[in-house]
Amino acid sequence: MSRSPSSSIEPVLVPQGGRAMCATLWGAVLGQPDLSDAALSAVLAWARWRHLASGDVVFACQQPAEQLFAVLEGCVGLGTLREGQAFHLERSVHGPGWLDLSSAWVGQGHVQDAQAMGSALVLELPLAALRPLFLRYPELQERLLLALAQTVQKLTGATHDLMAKDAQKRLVGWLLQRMSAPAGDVALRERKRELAAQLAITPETLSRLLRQLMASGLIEVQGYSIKLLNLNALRALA
Amino acid sequence: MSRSPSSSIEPVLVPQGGRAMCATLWGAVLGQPDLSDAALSAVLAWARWRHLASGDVVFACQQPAEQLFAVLEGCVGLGTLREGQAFHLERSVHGPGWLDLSSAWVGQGHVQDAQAMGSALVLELPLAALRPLFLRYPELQERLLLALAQTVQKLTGATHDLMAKDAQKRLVGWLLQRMSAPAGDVALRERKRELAAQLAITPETLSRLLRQLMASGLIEVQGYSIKLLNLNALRALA
DNA sequence: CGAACCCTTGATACGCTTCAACAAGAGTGG
DNA sequence: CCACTCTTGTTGAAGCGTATCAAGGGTTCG
Repeated sequence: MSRSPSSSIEPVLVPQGGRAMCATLWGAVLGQPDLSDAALSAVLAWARWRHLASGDVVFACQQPAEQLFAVLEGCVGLGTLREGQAFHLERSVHGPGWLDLSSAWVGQGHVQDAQAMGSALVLELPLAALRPLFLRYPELQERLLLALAQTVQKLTGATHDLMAKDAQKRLVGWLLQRMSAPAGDVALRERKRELAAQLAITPETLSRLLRQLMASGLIEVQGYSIKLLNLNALRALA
Repeated sequence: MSRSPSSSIEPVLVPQGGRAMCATLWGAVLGQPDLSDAALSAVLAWARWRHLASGDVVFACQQPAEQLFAVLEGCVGLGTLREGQAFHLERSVHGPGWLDLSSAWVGQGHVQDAQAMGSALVLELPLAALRPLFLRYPELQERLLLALAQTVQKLTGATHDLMAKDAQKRLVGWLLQRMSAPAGDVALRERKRELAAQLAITPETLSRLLRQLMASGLIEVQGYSIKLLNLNALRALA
């Protein structure tokens, strides 16, 4: 049986080129077009990167937030860490991408816990050190604004989905969004329980929904790879 | 029977002092401490304000977004406008406060519809005109960053509530947050259907929940004013 | 081999929505 | 002034969607 998700749980590639490679990844976080080398290296001078093993805590709820967090590589989950029980996942960030841009600005501590799902490379950026740079490199601040705005849009979409769509519509929407070529193949990069968590349903319900869609001939499920057979019908569902 | 919400539906106070009064409200949107007069008036030079009657559309979904929107006075609802049916409310913004900061930055059109709930005074700020100002007044950009970050935190909280709490917990949480003095009085400023929409439940369910809490002796409901009788028990519920 | 994990399947329970009916103002026009 | 309608909130009965609990199969690994 195919086990695609495990590949993202393998030992992370340690950046061989050191700073060079990190800079490349880091550029991906800040978006296109690439920032000037001067701005990039000025920011990198203050950056600190941490290598995390599976399960490591990146930051904890209510802990004072003074840094911007980005995931360079691997995957980090946002949610609630409950002692004695499993981590309750709410959202996950795959590198490269921002993990938490907002908490440091508000300055009132983190609102969620963050835990590495598998090995990950995380970058921390002290906001206090960054502020002076904004005057010299205004593009930098604009990138952060854009990233925050995108986060707002994504969250708005998420709340809308939760309020207006049922589980099936959310699942189909997720599949369509993640579909690669027009062919319509989806290779799951995560465990099904994590997918379920992102859709705010239980693993049991996810299993039933997939079976149901398969019975309707709309998709074909084989382990961690899903084929979308009838795109039009799926779009009509979502 | 007390009808508090209607007061927010009365004809809005037209700013008598014109620009002066608008500037004061506008300052409230940008937060404390007040920006320099120079920065404020530079921004205001580009601002356009619109007086809206109840039901007027501020912007529509997918419509290209090139401006920042703020509510100076009154209340504007965000949600989905469906032809033939009633507006589906998801979130509402009471002035003074930002209505939509994110869409213009992303530059891909609005994600929701916005409709005035009662008379309102809305301010539009073309992003293109604003950009040059950022170089001269970096504080301005920082205010926007902060506002965006706060929006992210609020939305994160909202999605968390939707995913983890049932309707009763959301309602009790809402009541506690909106409670004024330690006394524990809540005067509803909105119709109960709008409150229900914000909590992502139906009006029927809201009615039943209020009755249920009243039967438990935790609250006392009289029309649009609610007394919280047992704060500790309520906090334990949420 | 046994242990641990992930996914699946079934039975049941609960929360919330939907639909329908009704009461209580508020506004309107005869 | 009263009948009429419109809106808002309330209540009840029925039904859907999803969670919960329990059990079993497949895979991986020591």
